[in-house]
Amino acid sequence: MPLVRQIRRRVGLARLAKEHGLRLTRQRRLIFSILESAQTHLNAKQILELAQRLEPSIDQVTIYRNLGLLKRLGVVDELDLLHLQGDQHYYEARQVRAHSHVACLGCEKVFEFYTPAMKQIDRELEKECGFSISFSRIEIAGYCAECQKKAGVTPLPRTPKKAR
Amino acid sequence: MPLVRQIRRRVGLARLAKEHGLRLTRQRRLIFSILESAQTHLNAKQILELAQRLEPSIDQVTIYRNLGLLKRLGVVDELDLLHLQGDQHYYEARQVRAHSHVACLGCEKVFEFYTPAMKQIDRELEKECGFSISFSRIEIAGYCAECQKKAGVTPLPRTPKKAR
DNA sequence: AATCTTAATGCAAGTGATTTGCAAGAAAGT
DNA sequence: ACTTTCTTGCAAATCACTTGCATTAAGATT
Repeated sequence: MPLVRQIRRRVGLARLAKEHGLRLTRQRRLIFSILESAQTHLNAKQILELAQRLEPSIDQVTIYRNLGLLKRLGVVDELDLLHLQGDQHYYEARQVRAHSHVACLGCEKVFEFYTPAMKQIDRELEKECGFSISFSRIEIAGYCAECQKKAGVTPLPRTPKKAR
Repeated sequence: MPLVRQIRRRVGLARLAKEHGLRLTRQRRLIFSILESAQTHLNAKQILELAQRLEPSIDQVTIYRNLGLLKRLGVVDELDLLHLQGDQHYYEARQVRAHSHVACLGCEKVFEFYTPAMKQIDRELEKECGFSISFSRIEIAGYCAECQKKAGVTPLPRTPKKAR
């Protein structure tokens, strides 16, 4: 599976927050740095746990409020990965290059995939329909090459289980 | 906005249920017919309300259980439309031709859009990565041509409101 | 048509993820 | 340091489902 090169934002979240008149609190710095250094999408609970290692008193509402903020500023993307792991969301700092998330119903790994066809969709929608895209999400589920070898193609996805 | 022609399934849900050994209850027939005749994606609450007009005693669990079933059978797709209207999901009978959902952050209309580039993504992922796709979802948010004319491009999406 | 088996339903209660209300705390301008 | 008001933490609430369980009713069998 060709992983997208993780081309990170050049504008740090901290600087961006300043530009929007947000106060740089200790908690906020921490959340920003977790998101910026994450090698993968994290859910709110994971972010909370990482944050509490350095700041044990930080509360989940602070996580949620800041994620909501960053989402609205368009610098963090919210994914649900087709809810294969329950109803929570995942968050990742927006990359320079968009990519899709591909989840395997067998091993439950999530891959990132990019092809120029993705940009093509945006281009056509903007050109042909005059639509101005703010953000988008491509999520795909199926079976990765490994899992197909292991078991043959499973006809139906297993019932999703809660991530806990 | 070029709407996808709604090419419906040729196999009715009722027949499909039979094939899977499901019992055709009154409630189930009703839910099937609501999904089959829907001109657009519906959320669970809307489906419940439509169903209760003909079957006032039908409960939401019946809706959820049957939607889950149809989802697992791969004949109904679950969308979240980027959670612009809250955390609920939307459901639609799977069409012959896949399409993306394009939501306007201004007027909140949801359009359907198709381009061959969408099939191209699937093809590349399957060919280059040996991934076998079960289902996928492309959801896009931004501003439609109308709303851009009305107000200029709005910098940030409004805070989402709950669908209630 | 009555009987039987077991899937399917309805009701009530539960759950997980996220949000809201509000008083206390702390950035950052003056 | 003083003040303003943005932020936070705690507790409680809400939303969108999901689960447990007794009851009902498909649909196969007799």
